[in-house]
Amino acid sequence: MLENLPKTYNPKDFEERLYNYWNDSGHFIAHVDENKKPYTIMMPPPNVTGSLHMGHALNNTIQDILIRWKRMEGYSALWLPGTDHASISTEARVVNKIKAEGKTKEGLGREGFIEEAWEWTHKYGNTIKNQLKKLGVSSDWTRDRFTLDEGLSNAVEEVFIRLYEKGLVYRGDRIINWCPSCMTAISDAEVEHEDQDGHIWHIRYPIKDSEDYIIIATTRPETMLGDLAIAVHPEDERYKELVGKTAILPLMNREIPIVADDYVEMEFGTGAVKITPSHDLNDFEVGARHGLGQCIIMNENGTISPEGNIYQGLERYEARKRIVEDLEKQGFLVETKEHQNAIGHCERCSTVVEPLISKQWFVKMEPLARPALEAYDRGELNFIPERFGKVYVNWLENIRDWCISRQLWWGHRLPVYYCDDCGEIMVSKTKPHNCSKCNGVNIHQDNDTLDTWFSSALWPFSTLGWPEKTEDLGYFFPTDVLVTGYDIIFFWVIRMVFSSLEQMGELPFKDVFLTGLVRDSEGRKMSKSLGNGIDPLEIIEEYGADALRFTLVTGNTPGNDMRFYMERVEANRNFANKLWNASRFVLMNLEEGIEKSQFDVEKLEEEDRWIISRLNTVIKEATENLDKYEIGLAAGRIYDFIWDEYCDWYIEMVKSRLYGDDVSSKETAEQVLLYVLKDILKLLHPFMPFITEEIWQHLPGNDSPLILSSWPEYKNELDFPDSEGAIEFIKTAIKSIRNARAEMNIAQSKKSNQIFVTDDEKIKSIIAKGERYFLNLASADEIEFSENKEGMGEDNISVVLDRCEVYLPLKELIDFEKEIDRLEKEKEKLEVEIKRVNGKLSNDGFVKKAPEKVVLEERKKKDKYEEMLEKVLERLEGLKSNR
RNA sequence: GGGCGGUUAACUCAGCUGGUAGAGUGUCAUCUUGACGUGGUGAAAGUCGUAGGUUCGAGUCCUAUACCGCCCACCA
Repeated sequence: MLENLPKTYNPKDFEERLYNYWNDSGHFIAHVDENKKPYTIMMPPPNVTGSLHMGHALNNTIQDILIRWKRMEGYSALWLPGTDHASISTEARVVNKIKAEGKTKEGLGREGFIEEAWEWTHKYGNTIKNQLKKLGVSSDWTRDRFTLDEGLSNAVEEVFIRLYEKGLVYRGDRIINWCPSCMTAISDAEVEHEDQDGHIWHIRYPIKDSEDYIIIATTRPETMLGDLAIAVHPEDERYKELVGKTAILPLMNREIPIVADDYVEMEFGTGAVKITPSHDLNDFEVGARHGLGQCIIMNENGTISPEGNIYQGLERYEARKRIVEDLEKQGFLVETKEHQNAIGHCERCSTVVEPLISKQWFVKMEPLARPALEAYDRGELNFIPERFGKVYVNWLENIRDWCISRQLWWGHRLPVYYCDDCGEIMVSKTKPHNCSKCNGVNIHQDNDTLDTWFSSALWPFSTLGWPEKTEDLGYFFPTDVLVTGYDIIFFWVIRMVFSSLEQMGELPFKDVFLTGLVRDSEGRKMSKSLGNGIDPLEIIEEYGADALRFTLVTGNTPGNDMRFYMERVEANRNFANKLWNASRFVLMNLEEGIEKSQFDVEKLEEEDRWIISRLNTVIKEATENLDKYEIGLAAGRIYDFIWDEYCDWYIEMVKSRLYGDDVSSKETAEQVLLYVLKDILKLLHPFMPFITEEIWQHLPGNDSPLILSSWPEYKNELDFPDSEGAIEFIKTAIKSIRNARAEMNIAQSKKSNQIFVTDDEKIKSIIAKGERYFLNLASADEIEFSENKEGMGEDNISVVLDRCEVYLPLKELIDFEKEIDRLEKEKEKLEVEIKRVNGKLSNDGFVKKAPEKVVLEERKKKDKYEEMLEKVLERLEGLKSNR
């Protein structure tokens, strides 16, 4: 009955079954329960049409570990999942899809297109959710949300209107980043700067009614078509006389003023700058200061507008080429230099972004950023790792207004209406019947949609029903921790913080856990274009979700990028296999019937107390590390305990009792094996949920049908320091004996007597009680004791231990030259240690200033090493004189 | 131009508040012992980037510096 685990660990046999069981039985559903403390995590919503990549796998594994752990600790733990409509990216996909069918956006019209987009969303929207389930995420699917849900859309409109009414959302003509490919405005955060080799051109602008001229420098010569001035620094002696005069714009023959403005850097270029107010942020500001007006020379698709005269219709780079040629032909080009420059690209499609003036909607950032900075300064917001706090502060301190309108159709349409008669702007959730100003009835809604991040910014509370005062909102908000990649601090983290402070009056979360990037084995970013991405699902298919999860959270540190190695997945799969087989071993040896894990403390033997005491420590350390978000360290502690202490030592030590005749001892061993195994499974469960649950369900006498029920507790009364000391001594002795035998090439099967020479009663008793350990684990035939080493002879191997020496009579097998070499090595090691300890102890400063405890320890070490060295030397002497 | 991270065993990385350097993988040797060869046992392998400093004591703190990488930034 008990031995019913299959012989080999095969995760495919049970992962899916267990997930469905958990999910169907409602264990992931969080309940508002005033008797419990809430613990809340909002899942960063992946793109609704996306599919799972390693980044998702990493941060969802971390969230799952935290939420499972807290659930086991007794919290009412909510992990709310959902997806994001991802306006710009989804729209682009849908456009491609209909294009393949020979259709266009314009052809379909707004409503038709949105219908297509919903269809697409419904078709692909479940893909990533199903993939997350394979990973084992224990999120509450009954609370699944989508950013375009009715409720969330309502929250978006509510926030927009509130901000508008407070004057924090406004409409204006400003320089924005325009993507000529996506054909929409994008925010500063969506522009990626990349240094590129380019040119800087020096161009001569003639001065009107004069032979004189002024030379300017530019990296974007095509924008000269829109030049409305030349600016120089007011203090620049070179140009003082020219200020106030008029220059003639080459190619266009437009008269433009020469103005003085201290924005100009005298040292850069020629010290004279062409001013194109409609196509450059700085120029826009200079233009405003000098009343220059606007001249837009580029269309939305990146071609030259009618304002560009004979260059009209040319693509922007073609125009640049033609303009430079023409300038050269007409003698205006002074020189062309190589120049490196940071060029802005669209984060979505990598097209070079064009700064241009446009009428857009903005969020006024300064009043929102201030509270966000103050909250951080008060220490209410923690970043893990801390260093990302600086990134947060730096961004907020230099923030500019946020352009939130997008010329897209897929998303939240602005709740803004215009009166066609008087132009009045009305902001409202529903279309007004009459103009609030002129009472006219010709009213139309703004065509733009909002930046996707405007809705994601509300995620921590919009998902809980805000602006309604729901029970969920009252109980689960604010959330506890946000787990996400450091690459979206600007896009998302900061925007959630200020949105929540503004709307809810408090932070959306206390802690922000930032993960690094998962890179390929050569350290490259995984990307579609490189084709170096590793599909988490393939890993799960081959090695199981548990191995993948463990790989992602061990061996690296929060916020650092990691390389993904198949070898590590394999190693972790092997670990799972190890646990699987250890569990099989336990089950095979359990006798049926009684409740086995309740041991009687009085009946515990040395190794039982040792493993229980060690388990106690591991529980404490693992919990402490989880508390500090040191997930990798916690996992490492548990791994080491399972493999090194439970499997390699405890199980081996206990075997003789299981196969022996002492029924009581056997029963205690079984109880402890099971007791420790159960806690091991619980400790490991958040990390490896599937295998632990599967094994759990095969164990007898469980207090709960599911392992998710409780987290092991540290128990003071189960600390046994004396037993730990005794077993540590035994382990060291066994290792030393094994080592000596292996160095002498003595087969494990070749047994010998082991004669322990010691006059230390305590050590003697430890060894005597541990006889069976030496018989089973150190190839001893029989152990004997001797008060002194008289009569030991020089034909034995001798292993020197602390306060003890062991002789292994293996006469005919010993190569004494080899034994001398081995002891020489031993001697050198000891001498190095003694030298080090002596160095410390003879240092006056150390003895006086170091803590007493440390000094005492060093003294003990000194005595120990000296004693051991003495024995080694005696042996060496004896061996050498005998040869 | 600012800011940040990395530099520790052949490879990939841990090493939290300073007190004799650890793991996984790989390598070598060995073992069909009644859970596991996806295993057991043992071994070899590190001047902790460099130079200073603080300290009785530094991989760990401070200051420089080199190399690699990342982020931010309106010098046209």
